[in-house]
Amino acid sequence: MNGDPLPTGTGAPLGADFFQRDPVTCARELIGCELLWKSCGGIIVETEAYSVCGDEACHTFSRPSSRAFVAGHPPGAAYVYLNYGVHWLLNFLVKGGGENGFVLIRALEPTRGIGRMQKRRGMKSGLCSGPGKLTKALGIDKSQHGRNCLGGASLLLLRPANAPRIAVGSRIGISKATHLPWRFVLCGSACLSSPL
DNA sequence: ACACGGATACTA
DNA sequence: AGTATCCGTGTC
Repeated sequence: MNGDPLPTGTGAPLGADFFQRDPVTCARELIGCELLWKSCGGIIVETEAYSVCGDEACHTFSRPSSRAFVAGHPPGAAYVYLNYGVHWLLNFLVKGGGENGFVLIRALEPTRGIGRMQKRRGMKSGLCSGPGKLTKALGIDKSQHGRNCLGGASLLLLRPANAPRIAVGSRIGISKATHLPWRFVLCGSACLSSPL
């Protein structure tokens, strides 16, 4: 259909059960997975965990609408919101395991639909090296908020074939609960939003 | 270094 | 209504 080669070395699709654990485990294990969205996508190289349990940086801490979202949607639902009035940010709902929360997808290494992503971004490189960049590259916006796409035709998450090397650090760009080591990156990736 | 931009949740 | 805050990016 498109001219892009199939990605090599990708494993089985994730199911909803993947997100029925806790946000930190999910954020770590999403590193190395391939995110495909309407025939564009890439390898997830950077994530952050947010927990409804005592995490002041999580939207549920200060937003009733976010708490309602957690109550009203299944695990794996896309939580998409506008940040700084400019950028859509993509999270996945984690629910029904040890702790509820979200995983923020912060960066991808592009693998598929690169030409289309370049056109949406208006540039050739750095297509997905940031949470706002990757949603623009993929064409994700408010219209996807609340949709549970896991297993659907348009959104697919594939496990890595080989265990990736993962590094851990503090979350970026937040003013509260900055000490928590809940940022995960793929070691050696050139596509991070900022170095670890 | 700085401007850009809008949804959400407060105060009244 | 008005104000404060916010998980960023591109260009200055």
